[in-house]
Amino acid sequence: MQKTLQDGRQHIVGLLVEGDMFGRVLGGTLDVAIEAATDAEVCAFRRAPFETLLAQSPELDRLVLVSVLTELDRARDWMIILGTPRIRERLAGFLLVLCTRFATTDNLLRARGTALDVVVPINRTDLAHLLGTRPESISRAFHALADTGCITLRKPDLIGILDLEALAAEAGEDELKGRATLKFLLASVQARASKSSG
Amino acid sequence: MQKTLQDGRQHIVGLLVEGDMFGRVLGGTLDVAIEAATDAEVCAFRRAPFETLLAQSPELDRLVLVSVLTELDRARDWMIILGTPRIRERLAGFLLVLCTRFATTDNLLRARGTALDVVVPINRTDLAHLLGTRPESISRAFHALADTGCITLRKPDLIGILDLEALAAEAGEDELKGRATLKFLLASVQARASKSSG
DNA sequence: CGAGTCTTTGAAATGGCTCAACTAAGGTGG
DNA sequence: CCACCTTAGTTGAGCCATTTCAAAGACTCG
Repeated sequence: MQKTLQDGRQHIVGLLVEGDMFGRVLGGTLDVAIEAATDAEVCAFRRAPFETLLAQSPELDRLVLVSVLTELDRARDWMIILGTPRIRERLAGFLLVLCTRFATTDNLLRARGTALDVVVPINRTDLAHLLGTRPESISRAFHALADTGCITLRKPDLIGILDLEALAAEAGEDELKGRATLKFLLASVQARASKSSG
Repeated sequence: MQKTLQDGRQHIVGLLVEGDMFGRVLGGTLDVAIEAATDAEVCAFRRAPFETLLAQSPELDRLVLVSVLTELDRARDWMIILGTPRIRERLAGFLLVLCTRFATTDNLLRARGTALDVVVPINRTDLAHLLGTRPESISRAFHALADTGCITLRKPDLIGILDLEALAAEAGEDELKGRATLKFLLASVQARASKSSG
């Protein structure tokens, strides 16, 4: 799992998880830096052969296109999150995205009774950059969310999500109401909960 | 020229200009709404035939991929802009993006002596949504920038850019220093200025 | 000219930023 | 095994920017 960041006044513009692709396939290079936030296995392709392969295989080509389209959707989701002036809201949105992205992994998201434990793989400073604020505000926002009872801080980087819907409400319920994300996540949680309890 | 917006608590996530493509080519639909901010000519393709065409023509396929990659880069640029807590900075960044996007058009960006007149094709409320703030703050930010002398408000939706570099500085000079955007824009301005004065 | 919309302005309250100190946790060396 | 040191996270207080609520100008269209 990794994060991409941009130089200058460093600003994180995305997170990558297992199975994600990154890089600029055609014309031009990526002007963001990729940095591993956890241990990671990276599979790299040389540009020229890859582009040849792309030209030969419609399946691969389609795969790449879908991957980029998905990434674009995610970038837009980030924009929604960044759009709010309230830090609590942004953090809540971030946690939701994190859960959704980690839904397919087992080591970073785990059911714990009725709660859902999620690992925050970056520190407060990086998280602050990601959400466009300061580490202090992130810390306060975490504790503010904990005070409302929707999450609990088991460790600084291990968040227990006690009430997913309340968290979604904190993130601005309207935003997520119409999206499949939350439903998917809820279903995923149910599945995990029943799996762990059964 | 158009804007894409997302339902719920409306939030604008991008701007489209002449020649831009939009839509979700493969797998799934676009979950953002597209709305025309100015008169526009739209060229639409039916999904199935277009995908067939895509499969048959590597050139078209490549074009689409590049288009999406470019859109992704733009989305990341937006994220940078949205990342700052200072509204003035966001607005300055927005104006810079606007100029860059309009550099190829003639009706929305025009040289006027040493200045550069740019049309802001959306109202304060939409702009506020785009930059994650309120209309009042947008208005104040405009006038704050005008007070520094880098821009002037000819009309509410017609901004005269008097000092592009100062504006870039307001947008956070470090951010833009390393990017080709500003240089390109400056060159474009020079060309226009000399063309209009000659 | 009037109605409606959009923009601007004002004043008060909130929230986030800044600076600074304090606490907790992990690692190192005696 | 403990003291020390370093890093990361938290907490506090004051200040400033932005939000909020309210209302007054400007512009457009009929």
